[in-house]
Amino acid sequence: MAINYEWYKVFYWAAKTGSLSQAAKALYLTQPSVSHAIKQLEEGFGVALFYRTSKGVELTQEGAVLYEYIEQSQILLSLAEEKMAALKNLDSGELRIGGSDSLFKHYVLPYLEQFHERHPGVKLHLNHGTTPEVITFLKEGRIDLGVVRMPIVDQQLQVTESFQLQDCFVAGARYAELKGGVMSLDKLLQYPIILFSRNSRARMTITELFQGYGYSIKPEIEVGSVDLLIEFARRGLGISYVTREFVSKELEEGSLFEVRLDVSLPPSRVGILTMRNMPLSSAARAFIQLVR
Amino acid sequence: MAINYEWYKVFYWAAKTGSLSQAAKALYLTQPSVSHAIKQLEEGFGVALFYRTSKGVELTQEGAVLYEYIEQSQILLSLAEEKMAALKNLDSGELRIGGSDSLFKHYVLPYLEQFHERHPGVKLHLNHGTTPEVITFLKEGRIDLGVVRMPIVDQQLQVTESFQLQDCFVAGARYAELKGGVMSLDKLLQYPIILFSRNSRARMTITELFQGYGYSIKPEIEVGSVDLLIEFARRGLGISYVTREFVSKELEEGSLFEVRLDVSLPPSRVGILTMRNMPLSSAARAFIQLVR
DNA sequence: TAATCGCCATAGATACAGTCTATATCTCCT
DNA sequence: AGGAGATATAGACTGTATCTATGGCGATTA
Repeated sequence: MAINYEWYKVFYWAAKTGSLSQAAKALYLTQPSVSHAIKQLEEGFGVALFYRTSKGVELTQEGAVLYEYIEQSQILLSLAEEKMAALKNLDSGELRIGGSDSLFKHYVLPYLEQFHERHPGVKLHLNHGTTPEVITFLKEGRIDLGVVRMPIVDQQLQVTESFQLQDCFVAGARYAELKGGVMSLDKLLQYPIILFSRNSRARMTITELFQGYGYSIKPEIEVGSVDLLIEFARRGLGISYVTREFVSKELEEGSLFEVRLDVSLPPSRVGILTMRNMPLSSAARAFIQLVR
Repeated sequence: MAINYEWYKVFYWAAKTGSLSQAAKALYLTQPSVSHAIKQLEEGFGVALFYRTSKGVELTQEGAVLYEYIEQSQILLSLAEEKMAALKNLDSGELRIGGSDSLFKHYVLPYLEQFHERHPGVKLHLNHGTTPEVITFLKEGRIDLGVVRMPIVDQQLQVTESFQLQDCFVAGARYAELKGGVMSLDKLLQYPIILFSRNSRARMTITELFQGYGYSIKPEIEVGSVDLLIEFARRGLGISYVTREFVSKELEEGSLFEVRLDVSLPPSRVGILTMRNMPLSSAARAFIQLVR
């Protein structure tokens, strides 16, 4: 006869309380139901598990042996259930996000702070990488979500567009004469341009824009981080193409100013990437909820 | 939603094999059944446990956490089932017997040897004590069965009568003139008598017998072990009242001979005591079977 | 000694849920 | 494009876990 694991729960409580009636109460069952379950177990093993006395039940030798195992097993199961509840409530668990350092710093960080404050039990993992790397991480299951620039076209990915960013050209005091004015593209090209390195989305966007107008933009300087882009512009090494939101502090304090153009630069959006048709962890779901 | 522990078994196999179909095979179920069980679990926890892919399933973060616990739990359960099978087959377990040393030595031992040979995995515990002590042990659950002299009258006890023993008077070379003769009770009383100590059943039996004939038997010597009863008789200190089966060796070799009486001494039986209405351990049941 | 209370066991009815079969959908591979 | 193999879904069925009602047994109390 096959043994139903549900019976073990009944056995556990019967042994623990020393009474079928008590066990029934603890499990919100009736006493005959418990009695029946125990009987099934005993038939299953072909061994008596309890002595029935007038004041309850008592484990037999064999029952006591079984109890040793079942007790441990039941403890594990209740720990498991606690843990799962904790994961669901976000008292526990982890949130793994992929993205670029600049987006982390300027965009994700405030949300992360808020998230961490609200759910201090959830461990945070940040994996930085380029957009294609982030997509790979996602597909390999190494992160729960990615934060990257739009547009992304990938059948396997679910994209949640989010914050809008506006790239622009900025310069420092060295080019103060340009402040307030509006430039044409060909005029701009006469100044030294500082761009982010070749394989970034922003770089591709601006290159295509100039090509669309028949020009070719070639940077004087190429850098690999947004911080350098800003620093070089401040020091007057050229005009940087940078996300306006990332230099809001410098624009405010006046150490940089925007160089406006007579054409409109396309805004870009930040998107949250997740795997399409794959369930999100509670933590990831809560984080996306928070961002929206 | 309440969680059915049976689902954990399904979860375990699904996670272990990485496939609902495989799990179904292992559990002799159909794939939809497994699919359903997993779904129940997921709804119960409010959390996805698996990613479904075209080549099977894979644990989610939360599923992996659950698996840590469930795996341990399932291992314990399978160990439990193994252990119970071992107990039933008598590859394991213990047999606790209560009784007097003399009965152990002369009567139980050969059966125990046989039992041990047949079931070497079963541990043997012998608890010696007087008949009332043995009964107490039994009622306290400290032994599985008792081996004592009959008759026993106790509503709570189940008595299986077994071997028959015959008590008799024996003497050694010092009283060689009595060999072959038949004595009357009053004649016997003129010789020094050696009896087992006051609180034994044999002692009570013989005292009552003499009283029934209007005599009073008073021992010259009282001893506390059967071995001494034999030894004293051999050395000619008197005539011992002893169980014939316990001195079969001495009677054969001639170091003792039986002093026959003109009245018949009642035979006594050895009985196996167990608790009435209480289940026997497999080991105890097997032992009683062996003795019968 | 009778009565009562608190256990567990048993019997029989019922309803739910775990299973099954059949089918749909999706992905991957040829 | 089509087939193989995976999971999901729908709907019917059956088995069994559960309930109510009752009985028996033993201990405790009056």
